[in-house]
Formats: sequence, C-alpha cells, structure tokens
Amino acid sequence: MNLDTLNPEQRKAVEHTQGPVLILAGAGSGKTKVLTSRIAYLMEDKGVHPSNILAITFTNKAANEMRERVEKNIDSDTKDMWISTFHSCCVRILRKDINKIGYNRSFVIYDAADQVTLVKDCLKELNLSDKVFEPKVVISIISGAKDKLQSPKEFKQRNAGDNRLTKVADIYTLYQDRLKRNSALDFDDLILKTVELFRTNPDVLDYYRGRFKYIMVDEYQDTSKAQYELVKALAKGHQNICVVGDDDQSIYGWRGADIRNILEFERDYDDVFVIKLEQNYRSTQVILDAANTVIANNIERKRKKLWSDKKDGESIKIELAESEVYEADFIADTIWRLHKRDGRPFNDFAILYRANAQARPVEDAFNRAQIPYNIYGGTKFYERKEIKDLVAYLRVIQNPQDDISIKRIINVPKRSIGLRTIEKIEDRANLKQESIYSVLLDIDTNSDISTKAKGNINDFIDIVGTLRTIKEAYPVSKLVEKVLDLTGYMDELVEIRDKNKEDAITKSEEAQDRIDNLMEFISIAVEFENSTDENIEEKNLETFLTTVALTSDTSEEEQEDRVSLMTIHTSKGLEFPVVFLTGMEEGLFPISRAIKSMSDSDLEEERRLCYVGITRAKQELFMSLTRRRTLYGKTNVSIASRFIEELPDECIEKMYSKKQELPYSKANYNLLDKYTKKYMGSMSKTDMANKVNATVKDSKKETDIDDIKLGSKVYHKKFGPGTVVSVMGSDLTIAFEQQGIKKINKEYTTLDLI
DNA sequence: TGTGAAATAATTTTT
DNA sequence: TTATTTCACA
Repeated sequence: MNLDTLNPEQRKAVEHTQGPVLILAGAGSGKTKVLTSRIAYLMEDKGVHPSNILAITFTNKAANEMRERVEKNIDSDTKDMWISTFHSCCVRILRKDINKIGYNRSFVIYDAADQVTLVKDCLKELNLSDKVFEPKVVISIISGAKDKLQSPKEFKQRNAGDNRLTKVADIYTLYQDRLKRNSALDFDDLILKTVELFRTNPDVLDYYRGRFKYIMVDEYQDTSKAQYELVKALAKGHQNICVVGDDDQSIYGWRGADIRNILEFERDYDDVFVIKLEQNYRSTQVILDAANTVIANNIERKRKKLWSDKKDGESIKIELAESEVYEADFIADTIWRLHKRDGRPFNDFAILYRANAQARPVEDAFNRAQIPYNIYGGTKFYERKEIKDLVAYLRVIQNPQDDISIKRIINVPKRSIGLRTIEKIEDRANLKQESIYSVLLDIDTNSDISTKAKGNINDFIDIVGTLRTIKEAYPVSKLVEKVLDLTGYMDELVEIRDKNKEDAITKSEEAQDRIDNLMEFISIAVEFENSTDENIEEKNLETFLTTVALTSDTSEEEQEDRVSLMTIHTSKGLEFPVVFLTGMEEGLFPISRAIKSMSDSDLEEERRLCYVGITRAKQELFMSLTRRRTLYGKTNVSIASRFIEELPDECIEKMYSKKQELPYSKANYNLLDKYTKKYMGSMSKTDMANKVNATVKDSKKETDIDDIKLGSKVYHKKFGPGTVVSVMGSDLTIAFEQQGIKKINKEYTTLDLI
C-alpha cells in the first residue's frame, strides 16, 4: 500500500491500527481517503482478511463510495468485507438471528408514513385523541426513547411523574406490540433490536466480535446512544475501533445524534490515540478563516483549526437585497456573470438554504433567467402514493402478517370493501389475536359480513394468494409486473389517462406521471436483479424489499450541467466551487426555534450548520440576506444573522451600497429576545398572533393613521414609543423601544405620531 | 364514495 | 403562499 500521497497526520491515522483511534477530521481534510487507505493498509500490509473488517457509514452513498475507492486501492476482492450503513448492517445481523428474540425473520421495515398509520391505530385502540397526541410528535418521542435504548417499560418508569408522557408510554407499549404482531420493525428498531439481540444472546455477539476484528465508523458525530452501544459491544475485547468524525459538523442532534459520543470518546475508551486532520484540501484560506471564526463561538467542541495552503482567495461577498425576489435575482445575475466572465459551468454553483420553502423564489428567478438547475429534496420517489401502494402489495406477498400494508391495499384499486367492513375484520382480528390476513382467509365463517363483501374479499385474497404462489418462481421485476396486472392497478391508471385526455388534462397527465413512476419502479427491480451488490446474498423479494426500505434516493448521478439547489443539511459531504448561502437572517438562520429555546445547544447546532454551509465552498462564497422576507405568506422585517456579524471583517466584502448598514445590532437582538421570550415563549404562532391582536383590540379607538409610513415614530398606549419598520396592507410592524417588535393591524390600533 | 370548501399548519430528514 | 387535512353534503 502506497502511503506517500498522505500527509503525516493522515499517515499516522492509517498506520495506527491497534486499539481505539479517534480521527477528528475537519471538513475537506480527506477523511474518506484516510479511511479507505486504512482499510487497504490493513489488508495489504497487515494481512488482515477482508471478512475481519467492518466499516460503517450513515448513507448508502458513502458506503458505495467507500467500497469503490477501496477496490481501486487494492487487487484482492472486497466481497467478504462488510462496508455498509448502520441500518443495513443491522438488518443483515437480524435476518439471521432475530428469531432468538421472538421476531419473525422475514420481517418488513416500516417507514415514517407506516409509523404514522400504526400510531393512529394505536391511538384509536387506546381511545386517545390524535389532536392531543399528534402522531408525528408521539413518534418522535418514541424514536427518541429508542435512540436512547429505553424500552416501553423503562420509558414509563422514567416518566412516571408526567401524565402525558405516561400516556405516551402506553402508546409506545402498544406500538411495539403491534410492530411485533405485524412482523415489522421501524428504522430505530433495526439498531435497538440488534443491541437487544447482542445483550440477550452472548453467543451471537461473540460470533460477530470474533468476526469483526477491525471496526471503523464514519461520521461518528452523528451516532445515537443506541448506535454507540452497538459499536461498543462489537469492539469490546480487541478494542480495534477507529472512529472518524467532526464534532463541528454535527447537525442531526434533533434526529437522535448525540454529540457526546464523539466529545467523550476519549473517556469511554482506554488509551485512545487521537489524530486531528486540520489541513483542508478543499477551500481557500479566506473561506476557512471565516469558518474557523464562526465556529469558534461554540463552547461545546474540540479545538480544531482548519488551514489550507491555498493562500488568500476571493473575499466572501455579502449581498443585502430588498426581498427574497431580489435576493434570487442577485443570485441569477451573479451566476450569469461568472458563467460568462470566468467560463464557469453551471454545476460549479450551489444554492444553499435553511428551509426548503426558500427554494421557490430562486426557482422562479432561474426560470426567468434560463438557468438550468436541479433541486434536491422534496417528495421522495418511494413516498409517492402509487409506489407505496405497490410496495404494500409486495410486502403482503412477502409477509401477510403486515396489517398496515393489508389495510392500505385491500381496497386499492376499488373493490367495494368499505370502511365498515374493514373495521369489522379488524375487530375480529384483535379479538382472536390474529392477523387481518388470517381473518380474511376464513372470511366465510364470519357471520356479520354481507355475502357481497365476502365475495369482494375473496377476490382480493385470491389475487394475493396467486401472487404468493408464484413469488418464488418469478424474479422480482416480473412479480412487480404481475402485481400491477392482476390487481388491475395499471389498467385503472391507463383508463384514467385515456378517459380524461380531452377535458381533464391535469388528471390525465397525473395518471401518466404515475404510470411512469411505476415503470421506473420496474426498472429499479431489473437493476436490482442485475446488480452486484456485495451486501446482498440472495436476490429475492425479501432482499429487494429491504433494499427499497433502506434507500431513499433513486436519482442517479446528475451528469448534466446544472446549478444545485438544496438545504444546508443535504449539502453535508459535498463541495462546490461557488456557493451561495441564502437567507442569512435572524429567525431563519439561526431558525427562530433555536433562538426561542434560548438553549445554547440548539443555537450551537445552528452555528455548526452555518459552518457546514461555509465549508462547502471551494473558491467563492456569497452570503445573502433581505431587508424584508415573505415566508409562508407573511412578510417580516429581517435582522441580519448573528453569523454574519461573527465573520471576520477582513474576509468579507459588501456588495450592497457602502452607505447602507446591515440591519443588525446587539440592540436588535435584545429587542428580538424580549419579544420572543415574552410573546413566543411556549406559545404557538397562532396563539401569539391572537395574543397581540387581543391586546391591541382592547385599546380600540377611531383614529386616522394613514399618515403612518415606514420610519414613522409612533406612540402606543400600551407598548410605548416605537418605530414603524414595515407597512404591508393594514399590517404594521413596529419596533417598540420597550416591548420589542410587534405586528399590529392598524384597523384596531390607537397610535399617536410623535 | 367523491367533491369542494374551509381550516390549518409550515425547519432540517443520512435510514 | 402552499400543501394537506378535515368536514359537510350530495
């Protein structure tokens, strides 16, 4: 293995193969290179057998890339080496032995939508309102508990004092029960159950311990407690565990990632060898200076300072636009300018934002300016209705115990099996502690269901039965075609398409769209059959469903020359010659919830996100903000993001008129803080609006205030003196000296000009 | 069972 | 603004 292309630090990280190693790899410091070289080094120089190596990543993309790069480095094949995501690694382990903890080995995997359906069912059964216990919220609480390895029982004990959480614990209990009965696991279970399996079956753990003599974990800052325990269990004994991560790039705390895992690695393992990779091969020094300065404001971090030998570089440009429309135009203009002047191709550029909603005005501007773009995020392929329907059929074929999927498709396409009938069946299933499928099988013995409904159900059962019998004989792609054919799903869509060709063109197009998606799904199945994925032993329906469940992106590498639009979160791990960081405004970035919570850790996560955004840029970085922004139909006056204020002066260049000042100041923060604390506190947005309105209404009096303009100094009976900072229709936004910023409807307001 | 008006809520999302 | 969900009614 040739290690000459590595810098001294990287080289140390590769050569230190024994015992725990912590690699703190800053953005763009070549961590993938280190990781792949290390694997190659282990095999070639240390004679480690590929099967003794386990490399874990978070995304399929990272796993695939890693395997590819390892294979490029060495001659021997990597078939026996596990390079996979946490989740697929766990599935593999569970498929072998999950029966030892009472689950069916051919379990299916539930996604977020299935979770919602299941929780709704649980709520119904427990007679709880889904208004009080919002399924999404309940799921995130359950998910949080699972990330921390808390069983329903434990969760209940821990929250014994809290009525609401005690109820949630009941939901959690039932939810787990139902998952098991359906032979289903959710994403969190994949990790949790693997840990459980290891804890209760030492022989299984011993097997994997013996097998994985060298363990590597990528993006360690994103691991949850459960993942941490999993890795720890496997590494116990030999302790050859090498984790790579960057605490400054931990941006998934809200998803259960526990930054302490990386911060406290040295405490959790003995004699940890720590390496910092601080040389950055991606960005100019100016960009790194900016990133370093911003992130230095965080307290909770390991000290690290990126440097580059690409000295200097273009300064960071800051643009202050009137509104989000102008902001988008600025971006479009700048891209054209650099495209023409410097000959930059469109795929040199990325537009990054905090929230997906910000993409719209940019899209509009790009369409006007004829700039080709790709937008990332939004509705995922596998989340589309027709795909979910089809997958539900496949799941039922694979695992008829899957009630959630059965219920989804029993009347799709329409078979005149009504809600009432389904309810009756469900009751019976609950009563007999059986799956819905088994109730359906002997539906004829059920007395309170009409003969007609019975006939319809038997038709359905026949279709599923037929599909189940041909399951083994057919390759998945053919099976998929058969599903679409036998169920009449495809026919229905074709009919809708052709029937509405004349008048309801949208409907026709929509149907065609769905047909296209289904065809796409078939080609995904074909691809699956032809692929040479080392992680898949057998190409059957079960492994196909697993692959589908554990994959979210279907998009192939976009070869075309287009500008990329995405959230900062999705940009992690990517790099672009020119980056636009948009919406650099208080309340948007950092997002208001992070400010509102006033919790340092939330704010620090926002700052890390900013750090991630900045470090995506290789050569040029633009940051933009607006004076007023319309988001979700509401216009607000913007205050510059504190992250802009944190940038070092010598790195930045203001694009807007020198006379203008950025709308920020410490005083403004204080106003905003007061405002958010006092009026937003624990209240929802609606509550807050009501509160302000009510207060204003109290002082209702006829006054002509047409003279009020932007900048008017006014006096309000309750709120005291203030300045009008925006006028939109009859909505006034006023910055009160004492009370902070408020939105007031002038129809109901008493104001004096001063 | 389907339609359309009305109400409502709207970070981020690797699997 | 907009997408989604709910609810009333045919």
